[in-house]
Amino acid sequence: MPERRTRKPPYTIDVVLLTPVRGQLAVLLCRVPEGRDKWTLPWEGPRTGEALDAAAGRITKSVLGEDAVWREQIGAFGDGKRHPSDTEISVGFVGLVPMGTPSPVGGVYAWFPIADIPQLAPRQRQLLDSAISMVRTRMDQSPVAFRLLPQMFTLTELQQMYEFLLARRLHKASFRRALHGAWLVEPTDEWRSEGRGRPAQLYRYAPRKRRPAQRGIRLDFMS
Amino acid sequence: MPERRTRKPPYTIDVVLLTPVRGQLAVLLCRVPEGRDKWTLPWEGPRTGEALDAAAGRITKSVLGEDAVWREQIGAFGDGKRHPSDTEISVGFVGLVPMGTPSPVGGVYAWFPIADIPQLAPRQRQLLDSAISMVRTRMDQSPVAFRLLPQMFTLTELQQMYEFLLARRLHKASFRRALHGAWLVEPTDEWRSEGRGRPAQLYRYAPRKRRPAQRGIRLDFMS
DNA sequence: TCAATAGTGTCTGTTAGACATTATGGA
DNA sequence: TCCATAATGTCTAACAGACACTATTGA
Repeated sequence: MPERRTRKPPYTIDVVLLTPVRGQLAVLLCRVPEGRDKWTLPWEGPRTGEALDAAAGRITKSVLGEDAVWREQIGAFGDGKRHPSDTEISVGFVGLVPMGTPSPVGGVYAWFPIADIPQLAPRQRQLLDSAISMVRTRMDQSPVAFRLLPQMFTLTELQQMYEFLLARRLHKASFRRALHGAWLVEPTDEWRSEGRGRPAQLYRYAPRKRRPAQRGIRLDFMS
Repeated sequence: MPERRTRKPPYTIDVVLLTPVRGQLAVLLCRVPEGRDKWTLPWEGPRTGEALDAAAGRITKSVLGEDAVWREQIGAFGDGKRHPSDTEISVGFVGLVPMGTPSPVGGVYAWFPIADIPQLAPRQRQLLDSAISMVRTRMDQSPVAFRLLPQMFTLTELQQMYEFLLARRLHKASFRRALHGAWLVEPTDEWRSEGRGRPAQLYRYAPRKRRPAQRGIRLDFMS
């Protein structure tokens, strides 16, 4: 996928694909053909007339076989940092892939848990950090946690995803109360038994229209 | 500022400078030399080795004489939309300028209220819309409203700025309670009398360290 | 004096978190 | 039976919004 073209593109589109793997966020990296154990984010140059977002979708399809279920632009990165393309800037996108999506075979691609990322070009490292930070901060404006789960999930799984992304424990009753009030999920008539306790009902993401919440102002900054 | 270079740059840096003018947000536009009544956002090509953010600061200084008090990257824009530079993409920045900053003289630059923007290149129009949207959504993570006010301001002015940016009325006592709890301002010993009523005390932005608020999760999305 | 604005105290309904309890399966 | 997990009801402290009140100036 980082197919080298003969001419250097004016910029690149780099895609950070994230999925949960064993209770951790993982990012899809691609083995650099020349390097022995060097890895890179999926990236390509633009095609003429193609929108940036469409290019990110195309790159995702070319590495995963299907598009991400959620995608957002992170921004432009450059600042003199190195990048495999040798371009001055790269436009970063973050895409979410549901848990359980099979890895592409062949050994060229692999999911790396974000706690254990191999060395990357500095610009891609910065891009990856921004992607993870964006996913964390967009959680309350976008259905990020839902998009990382399969179509049907238990409320405990959803809460664990929130707890993992927010890196803090949540209160079960409060979480479910908020979820109920937000009209974001609907129960299915399936249940899943996992080990000992009572089976959990499976839910699906099904947001319903509601008037935007009139909350008080938030002053959550320190500088 | 849009000084035409002989060679087309690989991309441009476009800056959306915003300031309040008569209770409205206004954006700084630059008259296009050739066109009779055509306007453009300040933009330039990159210089080698210069960080993107630094370039935005340089452009701001070159048009205003001083840098913005707050700046953030909006992202990369292209998608086949027209731009005066004829480049494929532009990296947008939004910068805030305190109320009362004098306009640059000469008639080349002018502040336009956002409700009354002249025709712009489509890419710049999209960039401007994103900038305004970003300022509105970043209000509770960044001291946006404070940066649009002069160094010293009354609490009523601050509340009016919030009300204007959020486009809704706020409760005076609640607003001040939240402000007090956030340790973001400190009173000065100056007062300002404005017309009839009791004079208002002037405050300055002086954020103090505090433990990050442990709020409940927010599910403020509908899709 | 009145009018207008600044600033604050109190009350109340809402909500997040703590805690307890019931429900329902497997071992 | 006991144990583990799901799911939910109740209590309480914190908080946002409503309202009223005092304070201080100009007209």
